[in-house]
Amino acid sequence: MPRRSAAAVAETRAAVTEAAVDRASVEGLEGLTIGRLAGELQMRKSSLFGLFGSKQELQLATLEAAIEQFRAEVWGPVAGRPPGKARLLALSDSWLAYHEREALPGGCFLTTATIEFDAQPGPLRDAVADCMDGWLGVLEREVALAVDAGELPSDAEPADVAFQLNALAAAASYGFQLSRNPEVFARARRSMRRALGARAT
Amino acid sequence: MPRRSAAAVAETRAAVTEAAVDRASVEGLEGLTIGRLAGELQMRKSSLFGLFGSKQELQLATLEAAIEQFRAEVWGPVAGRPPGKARLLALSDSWLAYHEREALPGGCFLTTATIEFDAQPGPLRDAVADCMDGWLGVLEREVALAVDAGELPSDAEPADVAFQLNALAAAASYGFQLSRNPEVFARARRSMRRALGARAT
DNA sequence: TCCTTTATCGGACGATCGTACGGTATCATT
DNA sequence: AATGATACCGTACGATCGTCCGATAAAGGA
Repeated sequence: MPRRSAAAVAETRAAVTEAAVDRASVEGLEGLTIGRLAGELQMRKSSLFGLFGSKQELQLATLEAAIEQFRAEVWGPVAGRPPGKARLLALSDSWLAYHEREALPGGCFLTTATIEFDAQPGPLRDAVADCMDGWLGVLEREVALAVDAGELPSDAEPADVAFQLNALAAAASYGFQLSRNPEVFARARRSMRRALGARAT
Repeated sequence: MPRRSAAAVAETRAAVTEAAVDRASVEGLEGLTIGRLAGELQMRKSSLFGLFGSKQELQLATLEAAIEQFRAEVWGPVAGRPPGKARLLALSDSWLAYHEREALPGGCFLTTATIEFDAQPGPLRDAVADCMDGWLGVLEREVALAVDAGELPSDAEPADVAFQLNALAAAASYGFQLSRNPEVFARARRSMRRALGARAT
């Protein structure tokens, strides 16, 4: 083998996608450049290219890595709690904290990827749509559980609430990135709590 | 002069930015290419370049044109109404209708530009931030008027409601672009009406 | 009618992009 | 110790990018 220990390819790929997630959160998945990314990792362009076979494969792998990080850092801390409204509130806080501490330097990855590919058919768009569908489904099911438990009003449409929570968290992320004013997180927190709280009488 | 009538430069620039707004809503302002844009308009690369002097100037002009179109098509139809909650409801509908009829093929331009440049310092980021600030200010003042008129609860924080409306409209746009499911507009409409309706007791 | 102005064109430049291929050095196995 | 597999490197390619410059041709004023 080369200048690395055994089973290197998987670890090298993981190291690459980890760096790629950070870069792509700033410049987008299309703005990713194999050459610049290689330079950042002290590799050669051809080495990095060989690991994925094409830029598109690198983009797909980067998206997967970003989703995995999101799941670990946002959902992970609240996964152990019992389902229901309390976990939804904790999830909202965990979600906003993830953006406020700037776990990714460029803000919400899935939102960036969505905006980037939503109008351009192809494998990337399909993969992003799957991710978004999955996440909205998670939120919707959690809301439905809270409704069933009587913790949310029965007129709360789970898909609507999921849509609202996602819209507000995303807006908090790009609103903060744009204004650098941390008050947007307080605004988003109040808004998410309101989406989970009082409803029309 | 060349092969056009008098005072051509301003009209040519307008024709270019009009096409550029459409393209950029799909591929982003960074994805814009002088060559492709010129081909689309049956011009030469060097002609189009000469009209703006740099790609950055083209991007700034395109952003300005997009904002102007948004103002005309979204705010325009409701500008004549008396301020207050009724105009906010009409604005919400006008806003969603703008996205639902796909006035721009790639969805909300300002959101796309925000996500694209929010983490990359420079003139584009500054211009986008100004646009977003201005629009949120318009929304906030309109909400404040409705609160003062007693049409919205006094505990409604105008900046919070503005943030919510913008988050929901943007999410409707990219949610539809991604899923092609028009039901997201109904979801967004219910959500925006709720943001403008019942509040915590 | 001539001449200045100016909008557009044709062509070229250096840089950078994704991609491809053959070489090289190391590890694992025998 | 010899051998085969493999992870990485060096280099090069065609394409496309933004940018620049000189030529061209039409319009307006004299």
